[in-house]
Amino acid sequence: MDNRKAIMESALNLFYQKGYDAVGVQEIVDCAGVTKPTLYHYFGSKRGLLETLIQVHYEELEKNIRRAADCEENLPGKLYRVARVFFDNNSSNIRVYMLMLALFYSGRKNEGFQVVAPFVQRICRMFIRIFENAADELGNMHGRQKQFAISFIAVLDYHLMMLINDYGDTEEISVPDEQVRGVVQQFMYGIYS
Amino acid sequence: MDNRKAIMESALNLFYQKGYDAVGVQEIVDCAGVTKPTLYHYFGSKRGLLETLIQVHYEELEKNIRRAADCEENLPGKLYRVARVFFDNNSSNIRVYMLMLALFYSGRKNEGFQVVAPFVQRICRMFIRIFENAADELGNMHGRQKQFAISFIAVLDYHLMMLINDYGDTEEISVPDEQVRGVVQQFMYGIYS
DNA sequence: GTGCTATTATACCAATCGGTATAGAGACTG
DNA sequence: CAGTCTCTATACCGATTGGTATAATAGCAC
Repeated sequence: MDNRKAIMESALNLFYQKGYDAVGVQEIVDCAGVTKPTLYHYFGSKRGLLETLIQVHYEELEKNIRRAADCEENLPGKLYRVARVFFDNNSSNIRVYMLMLALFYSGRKNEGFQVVAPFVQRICRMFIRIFENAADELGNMHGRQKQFAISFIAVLDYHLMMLINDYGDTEEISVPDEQVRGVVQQFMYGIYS
Repeated sequence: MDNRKAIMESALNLFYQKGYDAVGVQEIVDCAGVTKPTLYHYFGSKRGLLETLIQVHYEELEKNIRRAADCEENLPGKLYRVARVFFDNNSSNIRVYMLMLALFYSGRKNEGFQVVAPFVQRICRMFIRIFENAADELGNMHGRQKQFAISFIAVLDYHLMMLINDYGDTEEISVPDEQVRGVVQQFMYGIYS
């Protein structure tokens, strides 16, 4: 029980700091204070470990995003709520999200990419739906819902990246409300152009 | 002479598709039709190969960006010129740029990150200077030049990423003028908020 | 021809890669 | 007590990792 968590925690730290491919299984178990068979007992393979890692954290993220998007506010308000969750969830679990991003960029034929891609697509689809549901506010989007979604995610991602660069590696990251509202506001101005 | 280029071409393709750490030296030389000592003769190490790869392509990118930014137009015009170069250069050499991005996300302790980070910072500094030089247009930026620069790069990067996802893996990517103008326009609206 | 330099292949290195066969230890059930 | 199940350590696997020592090849100057 405890060993399982220890392995996941070690793996997350190492993957986040060095990248999935640069970390060996041996290094993970050493860092967790266990041995290899323990890892393979719980996760079956290195890939299985990564899948579990992503899945567990992703489900929490998805749940929170859905809850935030399911409200009666207008689009800016909805985006603010979603962004708020996004930053909150990812400032506590920011390593997982940055790992997802890193793997998503790591190349189509990379094992990590293949693990992470479906989750990234699910996130993207959630955001697309938000814009589709705001059709009465945005008017005819000319099929640009997807572009809006990706742009919005881009803005969120880069603000996270910026925060990580500003803050240290281990420090807790917290994003003030004004900043989140600023992000949404800036994005909305862009859309209405 | 020709072998050198063959190695660089193979390495670029493999790094781009699988990621730096997931590609072995043996795989690179096999793909290039040479043997390992040839690679180590020209580049000294796997890291040296990556450094050469990035540096060669980066210098062309930097030269083009500087040339585009050195004009008498107003900020939106200047940003358009820069974005245009950015997309042009990176749609032909898009694999290099995406490789840089991937490595930049790959974690601080990753070898690839350490190689690429200084180049990314130089790009960032160039963009910051563009916004600083537009102080008379933007008024008091309250020290947000860096934020503007990063946001703008973010927008460019994500449009590239989106293009890569839409287009195939090997297809030529070309970005129409309207789209580039749209990107700049959307960004400018955001800034004036 | 002789020497020098640049380039390249054969064959090898210790170390590490992801993964596993075997068996022991502990807890729970009968 | 025996039987069973979960979990974990020792020790090992073939394959691959980044990198190299040695020597052969070629081109070129003299």
